[in-house]
Amino acid sequence: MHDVARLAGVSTMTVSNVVNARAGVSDPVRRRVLAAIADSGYQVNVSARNLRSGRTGVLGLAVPEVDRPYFGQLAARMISRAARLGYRMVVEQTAGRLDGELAAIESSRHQMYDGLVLCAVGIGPDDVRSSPPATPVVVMGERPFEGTVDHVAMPNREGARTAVLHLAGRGSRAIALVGGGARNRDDAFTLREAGYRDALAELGLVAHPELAVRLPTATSAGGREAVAELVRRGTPFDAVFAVTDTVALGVLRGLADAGLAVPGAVRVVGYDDLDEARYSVPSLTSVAPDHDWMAGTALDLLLARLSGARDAPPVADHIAPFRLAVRESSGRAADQHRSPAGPTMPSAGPP
Amino acid sequence: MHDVARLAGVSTMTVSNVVNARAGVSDPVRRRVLAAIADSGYQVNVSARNLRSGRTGVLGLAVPEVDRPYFGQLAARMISRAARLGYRMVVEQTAGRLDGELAAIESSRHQMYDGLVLCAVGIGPDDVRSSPPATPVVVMGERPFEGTVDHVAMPNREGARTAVLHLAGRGSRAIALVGGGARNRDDAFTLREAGYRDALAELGLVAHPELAVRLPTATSAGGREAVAELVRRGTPFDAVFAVTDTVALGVLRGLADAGLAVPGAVRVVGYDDLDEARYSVPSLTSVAPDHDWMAGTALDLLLARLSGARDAPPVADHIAPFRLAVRESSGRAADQHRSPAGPTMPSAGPP
DNA sequence: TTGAAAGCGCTAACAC
DNA sequence: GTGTTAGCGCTTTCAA
Repeated sequence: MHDVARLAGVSTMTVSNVVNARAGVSDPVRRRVLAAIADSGYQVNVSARNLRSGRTGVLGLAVPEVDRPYFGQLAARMISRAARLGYRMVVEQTAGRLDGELAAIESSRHQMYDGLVLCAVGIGPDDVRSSPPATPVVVMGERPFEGTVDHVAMPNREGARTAVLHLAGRGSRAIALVGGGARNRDDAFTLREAGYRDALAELGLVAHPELAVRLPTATSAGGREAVAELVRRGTPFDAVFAVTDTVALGVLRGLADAGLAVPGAVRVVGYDDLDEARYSVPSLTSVAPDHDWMAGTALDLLLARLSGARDAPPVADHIAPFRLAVRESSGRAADQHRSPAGPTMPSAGPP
Repeated sequence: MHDVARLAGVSTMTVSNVVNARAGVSDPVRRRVLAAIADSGYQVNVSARNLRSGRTGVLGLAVPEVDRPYFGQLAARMISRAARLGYRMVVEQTAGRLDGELAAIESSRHQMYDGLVLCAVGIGPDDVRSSPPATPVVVMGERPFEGTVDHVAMPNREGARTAVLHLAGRGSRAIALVGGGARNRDDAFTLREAGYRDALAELGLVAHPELAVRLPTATSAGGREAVAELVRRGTPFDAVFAVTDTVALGVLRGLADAGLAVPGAVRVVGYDDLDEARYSVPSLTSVAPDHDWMAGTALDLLLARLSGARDAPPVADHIAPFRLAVRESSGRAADQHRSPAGPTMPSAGPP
C-alpha cells in the first residue's frame, strides 16, 4: 500500500479510500491510484484489515463429518443463503468428537469468523456454560441447550413417531428399529428411538427387544449389517424404521441381500429426506424436516447476534417443522403427515 | 495481552513467550502469567498474530459444490490428512463458476490460508497465467494446466475406456453414454466421453449418436431422465456408461422406472467409486481412481510449495492411478482391471 | 531471564 | 479532496 501510494504520489489513506470505494476521492486521483494498484499488483492484506476492523466477513460452519450427505446438503444451503446476505461461509470438521467441538467453539479457533454455526454431537449445555463463546454461536443439534446458546433442532421424537405411525397405517405390526449408538441421554438417535416407542405405545404394540438393533455408527454399512442381524435373530418383522436415511439406504441394501422385497415383505422409512432418498430402488420414504427452515433460522439467529441488535430475542431452542415424504419403500397409497404447529413447534410436539 | 501483562506484573513480551511456550521463562513467572491469563480470560488475537507472522496455519479447499458426495468424500480425506500434518483445513464453495474459482484463487480471498487446493471446473491455464496466485495453489480437476500450477487429475479418458471395455467383456454391444454438459474442450466429461469412444473404436463398434445423452448437469435427476430419453428414442441398448456415480445412481433408478433389469437387460458402470456405489440395489460397478493417492499428492505438493523448498520439483500434471471396482450392476464374474503404470501415469495412459 | 522499542498493513478521526 | 497521526495486538530485535 505504501508502494502504491508512492507510485501514485498520494497518501496511503487515499489508497485505502480508493480500495474501499469510499466517497470523496476525485476522479483523476482515483484513476492514478487504480493504475498504480494494477502496476504494482497490490493486494489488500486481509489480516491487517481484520485486525483493524475487528471483523472478517466470514462465517464458520462446523460439522462432525463433511462427507455425511446430510451435512453436505446443510452446508450447501447455508452457504448460498449466507452469500445472499453478503457473507462468505466456510466449513470445517469437528470429527464429531467433544474436543473437536470445544476447539471449534473456542474463540481463538474461530476468530477467523464473525460467527459460528456449530453442528453439535457431543457438546452440551454444561460445556457451553463452562466456556462461553466470545463470538456469536448458534448450535444445531439434538440436545436441548437450556437457554445457554441459540439452538436449532430437528423434531426428532415427533418425526420418528410419525414415521412409525405411518408404517402401522400401512399395515405393519412388527416394526423393527435400526438405531444409532447413543452418546448421551438426549442425542438425536435416543430421541428418535423414544419417538419409535411413543408410537408403539400409542398403537398398543410391544417394543420387542429382538427387533431393535443399535449401531455403533450411523452408516450404510451398519444398516446393511443390522438387517443381517435381524434375520439371524429370527424374530419376524414386516417393517424397519431407520434413524437416518444413510442407515436406511444400507437397510434397503441388506434387505436385498436377504432376498426380502421392499415394500412387499418389509416396509422401510428413514429420517432426513436426503436427495438420495428419491433415487434409491425402491425410493425411500423419509421424515423430512424443513431443511431450508433450519438453515435459514440458524443463519438469521446468528446474524441477529452479530448485528448486536439489542432487541434480539433471548436465546432459545427452536424446533424445525417437518413432513413425511412418502415414497415407494413404505407401500403404495399416498398420504402426507404434516407437523401442525407451523414454523416453530414447542418441543412437546403436536398432540 | 496488555491486561495480562499488568496483572502478572511483567511485560507483554513475557506473556507472549509464555503463550507460545518459548524457552527462557522462569517457572515462577510462567506460573504467574498463566494465572493472569486464566483470570482475565485472555485469548490470543489471531488476526494480529497472522499480521505479524504472515502465516495462519490454515489450508483452504475450494470445491464447486459441498453437497456433491465426491467432494464431500474428498474433503474428508484431505482434512484428516492435513490434520495429521499439523494443519487445519477448511472448505469453501466456488459454485463451480469461473468467477467463484477466480475469486478463490485471488490472493486477497485466501490470505486466510497458507495455501489452497482448488477443485477447478471452469478455470484453465490461461486464467492462471493472467492472475498468478500469490500463495501456493494446487489445482485438482480435469484440464491440463501446462505447467502453470501443480495439478492433480483423474485418469478420465483411460478410466472411461476401461469401463467400456469391461462392459463389452461382459457381452454388451449397444453401450449407451450418459454424459455431462461440457464446459470446455478438455473437461472431465468430455475426456470421459473420449474414453468411451476410444473403447468403441478399439472394439470395432460404432458410436451410435442415438445412444449418447448429454446432461446439462451431472445429477441423479439427470441420469434418471436420460434413461427415459433413451427409451423414448427407441434404439435398443444393453449397457450404460455414466460419467459419474451420481449420474449412474440416477440411471439405475431410471432403469427401474422403465422396468429394465440390471444387469439382466442392461449393464451399468459409473465413475468415481463413491461410498454409495456399494449400497445401491444393485450395487454399482465403478471406475475407482485412487482417492487417497489424489488427496495425498495434492496435499504433499501444497506443503512442498509452502515450505518453500528450493529443491521442489517443477510444477506438473499428475494423474491418479485407478482400478475398476466390479460389482453387481455389470454382471456376475469377478475381474479387476488395474492401471498398469503405478502411482503416477503419463497423461497418455497405458497402451 | 526479562523488557523496551519498533513495526507488520490497515483505517478512524481529525487537520489542512 | 487529501494528508497526518495514532493505534488495532502481536512478535522480532536488541539492550539490560
